[in-house]
Amino acid sequence: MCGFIVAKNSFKYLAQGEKMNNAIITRFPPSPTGYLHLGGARTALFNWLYARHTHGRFVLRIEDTDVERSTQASVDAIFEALEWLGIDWDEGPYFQSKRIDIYKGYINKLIESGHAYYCTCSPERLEEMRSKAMASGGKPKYDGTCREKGLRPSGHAAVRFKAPLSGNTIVEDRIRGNIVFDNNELDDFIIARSDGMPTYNLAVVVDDITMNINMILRGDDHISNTPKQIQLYNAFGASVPVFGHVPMVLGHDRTRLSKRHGAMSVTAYRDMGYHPEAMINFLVRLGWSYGDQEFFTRQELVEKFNLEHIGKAAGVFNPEKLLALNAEHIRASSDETISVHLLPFLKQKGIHAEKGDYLNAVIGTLKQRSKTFIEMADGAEFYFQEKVTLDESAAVKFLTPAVLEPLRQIFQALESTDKFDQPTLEKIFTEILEKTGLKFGKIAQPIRVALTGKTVSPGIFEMMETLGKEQVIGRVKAAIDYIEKAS
RNA sequence: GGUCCCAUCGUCUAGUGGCCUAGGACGCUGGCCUCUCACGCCGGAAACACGGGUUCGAUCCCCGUUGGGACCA
Repeated sequence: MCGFIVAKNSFKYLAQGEKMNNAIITRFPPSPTGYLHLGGARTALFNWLYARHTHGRFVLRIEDTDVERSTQASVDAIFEALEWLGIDWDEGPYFQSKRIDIYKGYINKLIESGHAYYCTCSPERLEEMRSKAMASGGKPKYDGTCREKGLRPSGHAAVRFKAPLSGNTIVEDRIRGNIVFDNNELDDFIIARSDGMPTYNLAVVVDDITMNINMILRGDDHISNTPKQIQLYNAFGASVPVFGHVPMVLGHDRTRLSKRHGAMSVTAYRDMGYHPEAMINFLVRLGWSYGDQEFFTRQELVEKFNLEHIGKAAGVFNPEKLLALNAEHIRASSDETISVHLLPFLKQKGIHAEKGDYLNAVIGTLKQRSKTFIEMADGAEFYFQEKVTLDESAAVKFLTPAVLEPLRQIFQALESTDKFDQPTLEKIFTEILEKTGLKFGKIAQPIRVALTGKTVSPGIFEMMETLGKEQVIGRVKAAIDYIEKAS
């Protein structure tokens, strides 16, 4: 009985699925004119998360029709950034430059159906018209000279969209509600230049129609393009996708993010030792919220992301918060995961470490105190040196004759123990301290300097256990020799 | 200039008419813990842009002002 009902329901669901009416299809359409910056990455992330959240599809499309500014290097940089962030796509990448014929076909459809017309107005005349309109306080829009002429195609004619002259075009925005545009404000915009190349709005709409995109999340700098695009959808008889315009990411001075705000490219943060999980957590929380929760894993983001909690106000990029979040993600990651990210930075420092128990133990002692992987690599350096590089002032301050005797006793005790784990080591130290009447505080820094060469490091005992007996007694001996030689 | 969007601590934000003496996070700051540095814990300063309405009651709804932003030139 029960099984029957379930079967019936799943059948119903499948039937809808076959028509593809209920699968959300989102997209990310970057222009390859530079690296992927933080704002773009966030847009990509929102679309990716929404697709994953709804078990829909995510399409990648490269908008490279601007041949002057598009480069292969930028395309590669975008792929690299997306890969680092863990944003994968189900379809594409499509390249607009390879779809020109498709756009031309759709332009012809509009001409044939009477929704577009050829226009031979000269740029000079248009410019004159524009400045005249501006001077008299009017709107600089096309006056419709060629609208009803029924011009035939010719070598130098542009194509204009025959836009509705009255009424409203309403953008039903999932984030902002309805935005109403008076069709009077819009004009017969160009959809094909005189050389036959499609314009931005035409290409985007044709792509989104042919790729079955039904959900468009993009920056709110696109709001004013939207009514034009909706009119195109209507002219093509295509169903209009759901729009959601997300607020922009601003620099500290509340202006559009640019070079002078510091590092903006996503991969720059990778190179500065940031954790991709922290990056996506940060980017998503900039403009989206889930109550008071600040920390999210990728999995949680996929589960919890929704459109309801996307804010409307533009947000300022706050590098300090990203740093704090990075530290938190490092702390929350497994030693194995961290090792994958840390290895390149160790290599950069000339340290030839490899994955395994030793590296994991090293990371274990460092992850509470590292805000970035670079910091961690710096902090890990002493673990991989055969001989400690003594920091001059540290040595002078802490490796003094006063600690020579205690160090000798410690050396002997360490040499004669077989077990080298933290509890054993602590016990050894307690006994020596009791015997000598020394406070641990007096001997801790000298030991630290002996083991690492520096005054800042992980805890004494965890370091000792990680380094192992041989390394530890070697380093303590070296410190004793140093003091003897200096005095 | 026109059109459109936006407005809670310095920053990211919670809040959808009474639960607000406005909550959390970063940052700042006082303290605790402590072998250094961190982590952690306890505490503090810090905001509803302004003016009108609507309502018994507005951070929350409406209008305007101001201020920011985007797009079109």
